[in-house]
Amino acid sequence: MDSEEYNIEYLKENGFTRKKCERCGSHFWTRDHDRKTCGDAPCEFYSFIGNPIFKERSADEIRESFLSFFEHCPHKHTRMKRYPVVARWRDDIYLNIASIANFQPFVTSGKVPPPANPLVISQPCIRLEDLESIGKTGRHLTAFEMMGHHAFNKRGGEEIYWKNDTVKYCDGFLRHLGVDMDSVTYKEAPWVGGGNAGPCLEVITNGLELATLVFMDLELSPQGEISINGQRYTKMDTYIVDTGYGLERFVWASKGTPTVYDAMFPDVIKELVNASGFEHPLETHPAIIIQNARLSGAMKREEIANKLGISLKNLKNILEPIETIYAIADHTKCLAFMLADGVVPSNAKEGYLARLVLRRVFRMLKSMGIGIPLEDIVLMQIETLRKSFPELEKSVDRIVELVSLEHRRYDETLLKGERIIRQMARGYKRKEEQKIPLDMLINLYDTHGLPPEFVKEVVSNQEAGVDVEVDIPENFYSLVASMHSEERKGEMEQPIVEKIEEKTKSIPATQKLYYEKPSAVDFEATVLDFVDGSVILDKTLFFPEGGGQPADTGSLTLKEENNRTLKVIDVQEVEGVILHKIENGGVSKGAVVSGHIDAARRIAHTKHHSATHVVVCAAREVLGGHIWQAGAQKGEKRARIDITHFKRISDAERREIEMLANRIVMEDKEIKASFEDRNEAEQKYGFRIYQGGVPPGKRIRIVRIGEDEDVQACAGTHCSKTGEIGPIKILRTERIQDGIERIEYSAGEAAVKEIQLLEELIRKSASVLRVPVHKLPSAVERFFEEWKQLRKENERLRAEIAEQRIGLWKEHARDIRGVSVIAEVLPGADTKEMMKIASQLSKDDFLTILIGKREKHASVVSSVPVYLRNEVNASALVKRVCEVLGGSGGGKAEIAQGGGTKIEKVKEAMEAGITLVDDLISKKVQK
RNA sequence: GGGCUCGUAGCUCAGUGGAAGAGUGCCUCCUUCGCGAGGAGGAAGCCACGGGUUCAAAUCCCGUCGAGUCCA
Repeated sequence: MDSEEYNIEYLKENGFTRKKCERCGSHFWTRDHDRKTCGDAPCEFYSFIGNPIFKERSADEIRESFLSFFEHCPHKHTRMKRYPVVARWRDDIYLNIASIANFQPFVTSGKVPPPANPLVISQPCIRLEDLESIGKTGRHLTAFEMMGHHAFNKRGGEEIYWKNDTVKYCDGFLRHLGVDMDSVTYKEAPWVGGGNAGPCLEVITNGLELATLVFMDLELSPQGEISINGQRYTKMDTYIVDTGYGLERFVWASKGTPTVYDAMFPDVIKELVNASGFEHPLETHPAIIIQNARLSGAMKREEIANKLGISLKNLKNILEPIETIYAIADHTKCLAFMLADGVVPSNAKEGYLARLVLRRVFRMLKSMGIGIPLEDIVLMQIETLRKSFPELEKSVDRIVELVSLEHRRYDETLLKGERIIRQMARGYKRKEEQKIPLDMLINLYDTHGLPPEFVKEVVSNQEAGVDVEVDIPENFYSLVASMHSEERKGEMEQPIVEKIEEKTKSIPATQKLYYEKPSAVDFEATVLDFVDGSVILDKTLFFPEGGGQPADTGSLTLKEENNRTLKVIDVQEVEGVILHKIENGGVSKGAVVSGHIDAARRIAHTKHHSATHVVVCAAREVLGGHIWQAGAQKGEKRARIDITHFKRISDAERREIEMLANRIVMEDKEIKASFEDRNEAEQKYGFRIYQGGVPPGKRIRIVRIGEDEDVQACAGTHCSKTGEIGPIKILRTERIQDGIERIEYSAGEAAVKEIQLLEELIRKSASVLRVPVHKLPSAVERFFEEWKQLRKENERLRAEIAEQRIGLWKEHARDIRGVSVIAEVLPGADTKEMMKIASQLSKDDFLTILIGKREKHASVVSSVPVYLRNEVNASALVKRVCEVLGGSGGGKAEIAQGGGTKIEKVKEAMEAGITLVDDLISKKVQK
């Protein structure tokens, strides 16, 4: 990146000089003429530990001084409320990872104006990339607050402010806190993230990076002229001040504690230390802890141990317990935010991330012998956060339920896992293998969720009675991850809408009559263009596919061409231009068409769409505030909606949702749809409006039911009152994934038809059984019981008959060279029955060949008495017989079975069998 | 969104194409003053469901339903 980018007046005018770091070679700006390094770890130690940089402040104090500093500075930033930690408005990330993420992609790209400009915010963020190193490094957090002030500038427009003021404010804020300004360095470091990039200054003092000042003005572009890290970028139409001040870092710097955790969570850590029975090493080994903390940013653990003159093992023993406690303290704060903001633990998407963190903490609590329930620790975190984030308290009940439910599930998984591991270990012991192979460990983790540490614990447990070794490679979890990333290779798909987009760019947006006249079915319009089999009109009633609502169908009639009619089979919207795909034929520009939409289809879609909003509303009422739409599909006959929920929906809950939904219908509430300013709508209604995804654009269509019982951003067609929906019938609920339930329902006439269908099924069933409808359940149960009884009785009788027939067959025995052979055809007999007879007869020293002859198939059973087992193989004998029957067979040497389809050859087959027996026995006689 | 695993007696699970099994629990009897324990016998299965392949499927293939788990 060009050094000219960092040619900032403020720095030059305030006694800064640009230097090159002796250790890492990066360029930095400093007031200190003697400074030789950039000041960042690892080029410098954490010199602030035990030696705070400025007056001690709490997190609340730091946050407030930051927000008010920028509120009252010359540019008068607007203070914004925090956004959720779940990035519902984005489809590329699950969690909110930075304050700028709130404004991506529409604000940063310039498509939507910022909610305020400039603005200041303290945004709780979650990053789980460094999960493994949390607690160990002393500075990594999964949940942190990024304080940021942002200015959104547009090229050619009025500039709010850019680099100069950004640096000036940063310098001013640090001075305001009381930082020794000679110790501050601004390090040049190009920034890249989320498809954007730009020059950046890292703000560092005493080895600690406190803030990053990003000047975002580049975006990813294959033909871009600027290259960073092998990717090509080009200048954007906007240029944005994106700053990130680490709230926790400031608190830490103000306290000078060994780790950021000690600064942020002193009370929680104290509780955990007490419960674990350990002592905080700051009490037992203060010198080692402080030295280690100072060096940890700059050196590896081996080097530190070396420098402190103790063994690595010793150092680890001192540090590891407290590191685990640090991690628990961090993770529980992360969970407090995730769960309060509505994440439902699950096995997919953001829910999986919540479960990942939950299970880590369960493991850590267990390993430390801490008996405090996890939900209590999360509640402790909420207690300290409630002053600044009162909204967290609303979720306390649900969090307690969720966490204890997750705990129970995890215990079950482990209990089940223990059995699996023991069985497997016994298997290896039997095979006299010394070790459980790595691929088995990976399999246990991947398939059953059993971490290798747990496998080791179970296997090494004396009680298990096994002594197989378990070797866990250091990079185990990355091995698992890389295994999965390989699976993903090759699945690249590039949609080819770009070509159409290119052509539609010059065409004005289609006027959307379906919003203006929701109940109209006929319209007149002029053809603007005809592209790839699609007609583009100046205005249309045809609703394009979107938001889970299918496109309208219908026809376009050309009056000027003898009423030639084009059938519209699909409708899509590309950047405001609506494309009517027609079945065949073409149309010329300027032609006037009269359009007609399939009214019944549209009405059914409209009812189902409004019903969807009603059902979500009812589900949220019944199941709780964490209910979030995770997908939806509307049709003519039925619709479905996927919602986030942590349990299966019970029958009672399903009925309650259905009743409530129908009540909303009967109350005949108004459904209002109107375009509103996006930022205003977000502030007024919250992010709850983005149930069905995030629409682009400055103005978004908001659909509200009644007194705002339900408010959603939605582009679909809707009834004007809930009464128009008609009855809503829930058909079924299904579990799509853990944590996501699907509800299927019908609305309007479709619902009545579904009810009739169900009724018909019940009536028919009842009439088959000749019972009144209300006795159906008991009748079915009785019939099923009787059927089972009779089946058993039948089996028993067959066995009895077989038993009795044995005597009869014995009389039919023929003698082949001294061997008693029973070769009989039994009409109608089944294999099972014949097996019983054969096995009994062979015990009495008879050789049997039985053929059961049925309509289209003959089955063969043969048994050989023990004394003949060396001469005659029942399996071979059956094979020979079945060969003739056009089939095959097999089994054990003493008794075997088979069959064939050529029933006319039964006699022939039997003779073949007898001949074979004769042959085999004669050989014996010759011996 | 993608991958892997599982569904067999009330429960925990064996069973890799050839007669549905074990342990535990349950019932009856014996032993005991009674309990625990022991002995003998017995009942208990739509092998999740629907298709397919095969002479033959709990077992192999496809689909559905249900459960678990990992990754993005």
